[in-house]
Amino acid sequence: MIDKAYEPGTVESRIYKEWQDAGAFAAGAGAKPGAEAFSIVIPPPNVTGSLHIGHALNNTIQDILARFERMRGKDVLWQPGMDHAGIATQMIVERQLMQRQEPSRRELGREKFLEKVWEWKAESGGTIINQLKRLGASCDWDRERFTMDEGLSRAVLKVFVELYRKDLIYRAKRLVNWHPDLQTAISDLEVENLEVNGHMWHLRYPLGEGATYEHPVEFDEEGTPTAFETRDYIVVATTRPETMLGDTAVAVNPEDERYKHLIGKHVILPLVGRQIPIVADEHADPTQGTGAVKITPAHDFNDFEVGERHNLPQINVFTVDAKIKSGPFDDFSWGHKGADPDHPAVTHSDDDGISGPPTSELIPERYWGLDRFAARKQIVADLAAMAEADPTRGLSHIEDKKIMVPHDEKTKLVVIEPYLTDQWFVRADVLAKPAIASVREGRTKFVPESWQNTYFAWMENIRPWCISRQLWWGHQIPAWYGPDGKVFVDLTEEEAQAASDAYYGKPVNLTRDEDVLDTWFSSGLWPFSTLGWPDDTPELKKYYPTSVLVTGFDIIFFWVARMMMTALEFLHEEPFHTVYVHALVRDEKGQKMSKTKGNVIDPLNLIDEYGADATRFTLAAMAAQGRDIKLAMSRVEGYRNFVTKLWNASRFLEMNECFRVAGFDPKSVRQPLNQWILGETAKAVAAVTTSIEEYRFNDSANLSYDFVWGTFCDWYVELSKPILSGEDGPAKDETRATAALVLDQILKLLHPMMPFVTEELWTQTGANGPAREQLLMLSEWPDLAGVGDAAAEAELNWLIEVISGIRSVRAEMNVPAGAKIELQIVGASAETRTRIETHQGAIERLARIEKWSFADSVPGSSAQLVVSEATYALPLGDVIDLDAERARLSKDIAKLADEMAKIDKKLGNEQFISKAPEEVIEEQRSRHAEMADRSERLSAALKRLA
RNA sequence: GGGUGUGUAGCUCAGCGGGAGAGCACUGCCUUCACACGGCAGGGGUCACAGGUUCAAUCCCUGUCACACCCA
Repeated sequence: MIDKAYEPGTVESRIYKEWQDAGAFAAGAGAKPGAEAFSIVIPPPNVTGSLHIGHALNNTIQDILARFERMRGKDVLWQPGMDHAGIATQMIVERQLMQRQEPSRRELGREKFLEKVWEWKAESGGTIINQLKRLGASCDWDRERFTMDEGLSRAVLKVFVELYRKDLIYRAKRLVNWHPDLQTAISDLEVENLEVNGHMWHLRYPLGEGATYEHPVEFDEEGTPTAFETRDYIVVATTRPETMLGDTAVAVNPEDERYKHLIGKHVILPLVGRQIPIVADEHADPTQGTGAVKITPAHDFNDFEVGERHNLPQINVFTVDAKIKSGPFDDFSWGHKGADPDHPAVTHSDDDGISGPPTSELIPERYWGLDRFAARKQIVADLAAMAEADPTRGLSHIEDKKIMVPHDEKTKLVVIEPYLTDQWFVRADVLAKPAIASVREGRTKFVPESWQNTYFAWMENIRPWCISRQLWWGHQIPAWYGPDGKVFVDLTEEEAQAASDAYYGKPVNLTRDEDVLDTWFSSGLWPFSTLGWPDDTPELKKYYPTSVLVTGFDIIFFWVARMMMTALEFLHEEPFHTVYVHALVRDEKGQKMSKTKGNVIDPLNLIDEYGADATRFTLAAMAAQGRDIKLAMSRVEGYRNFVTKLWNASRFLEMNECFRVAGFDPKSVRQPLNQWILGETAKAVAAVTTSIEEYRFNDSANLSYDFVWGTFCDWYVELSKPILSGEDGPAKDETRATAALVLDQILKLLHPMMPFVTEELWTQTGANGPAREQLLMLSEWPDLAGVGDAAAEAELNWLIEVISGIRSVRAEMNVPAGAKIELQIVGASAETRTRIETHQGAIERLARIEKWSFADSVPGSSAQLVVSEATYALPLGDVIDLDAERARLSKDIAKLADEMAKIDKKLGNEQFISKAPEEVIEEQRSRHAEMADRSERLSAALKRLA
């Protein structure tokens, strides 16, 4: 017996175990012999992560596809795993060491620390995997991979070494985004520019060589200067006054008349006393501020480029933790090096052969060791003091301004510093070309298509990808340095040593590069490294390229782009045919969910409260393409109710002994009711199949919801009640068998979206009738092509209209819901008479009719309704309110008249008749005819009441 | 500043050239023998605004306004 209530909490864990024990998740489970492969690699969640609603959506969609294709007999692999999240993991473990008052990372040393990280991973890492299981994810868990696994690490080494040998990876001193707390480089994508209330400090830089210029001080209405003053200084504006210590030029626009004659002259850097040139560069915008800008190549990305153009020195004034440098410089770069990416130079201060002024002259000692923000305060104060002493020197004025400041994307608290360091880079622009072509030429498609524009925009302007990180947790870069800094890149230390022995002609001590690779470097290999590459495995043969990548748009840059680039370079084939980009889940108000805002909806809470099926179904129903999802709890509750509805309908069928019959052929049914529901089922199956194939998961959910609740439960089950509770016989047998068969199809249809309750019902309904051969999960996707009957469909649509019509009239006439009334049918055709007789039981029951008859004329005091040719009269005697009835009929007639008038206008339009397609004209004509007919009968009914 | 997208019922959203839809909420009735997490019936919309194309526009085009996101 099916229990009275469905309890997801107990059922879900049991069912999940059954699937696992049956090996139903394994690659190829349930596949037909010689089946086509269908593979998905999971976007690897981070080992430190836990399931948030975005994961829930992402994995629900993947699971729908995996289960759907598995049921269609394909050879399915859903490849799971996690990435090692270099920065996040290292931070967590360091914090843990601190809390436990254990020796710090540096005290432990690299090897011991990494042991600690692995211990942490074993104990606390990967909680998300179990959470995915609670969601019902049908991944092949035996194939779970981790980016730090031996095999995947081998792939990383091979890719690094080969890219290096192809000159697609190089090392160079460049500005990178530097995280001063973590003291590592981070990628452009891990930086978020936030608008903050800042200031523009306007600083006076005195001109050298006794130069002066005329600065406009008064303007006419057109903005043309009318009065000037002679100045022996230039005012530059900056949002970061502390960087002035590293200024190496002032730039003005070459077209700027005010400054043209100063180009090539110099200014004296205040506080420092260095002479720096005035250069002409487009970067200086004459309309912004004074039109003159200070140039600090070592601390600003734009200035870096200006510096390249004018061969300016790059003076780094910060330490790795963003304090002002003290003591002698050891790594400032005087004179630009390595501008030509084809000949990247490793710049070392000791070998660059160009000497600059001694350090002590670069930075006044009073600023040494100051934190960047303290230094800013101090410098501003000193410049202000200078201005007080001499109004033509120092700080001119301060302007409040909203400015964009780079922050670390995770905490949004630390200000990221453009910082000059030696790093490893990938020549992403070269790798991007074939990756762009793949999408342009349609070998990989984005769904929805519009996301390809985002992809192109990014790929076509891609910048060198900084892949080195100053961390310990990750893939250590396979580069070794000789005593003179010569680099040897090889798969192993032995090979590097051999290469260096050959190079130096004698054994030398090599030092390995301490840095590790960006986590995305390894997850960028995911679609093939997880399948065993670089080895030539059977999995790689069978499942590569993968079928579809399911992802949120926020990682198109991070991940999709990188997988495309590496896959094309190393496997010469796109990693996936389709990239399905789903929406971002937001809260009810459309805000991005975040812990700080406290508006996070935890999918695990949803699963606890409403069940995994309701949670998944909600996400599927809301996954309309190209939209954000604003998740409302009321929706989840509604779909929980749907689960209950399905459960209860199944219970009802069981109570009425609707058991499956071996060999029952849906094409053999004779009852119009059964023919009809089978036809409706076939339509629903076809529609749901297409919608999943086209990634329209909201349609899949809504279509099946409508069919199951609105058609099967509301009509089929109700209409079958008179038969099921009637006498035994062929009609009852057929209805029982049909109901059981349709329920089976429903379970299959819903299974990809609601796997647990459907599997449970599959088991429970398996108790009667022929034994189940398979889990629902591994059963065949329904195929009811050719099932259905047009006459039966017309008949049932008629029946539904009659019953609904009577119900409406009853409600509007305020007939008590329980009261049974009489029905007289006037003007019924022979067909209608037959239909009425066939369905009398249903009409009596659903419309609450006590007795009925065919009549020649409508009795007095009747409410009347019209369905096609016949009029249905409900003699309500005293109950009827004649005025109300007249009003009701008049309203219907008026509505029809309105509609007809519109159609008349169309049909009367010659242009419409000559230009509109024939079908459209015909449709309008037939609609008009139907309405006219109906209107006539309603008018007759109204007349009878007069 | 550049780009992308969105403005449809009270709310959340489908639809996107020829009859305005769903879920929730709302109103009325119903303890009808699967289900009150239910049943039946209903109310509610100049489809942001202004032009244009078309026989026909919520849907296509242009502009305006508003909002969101991405990039700088």
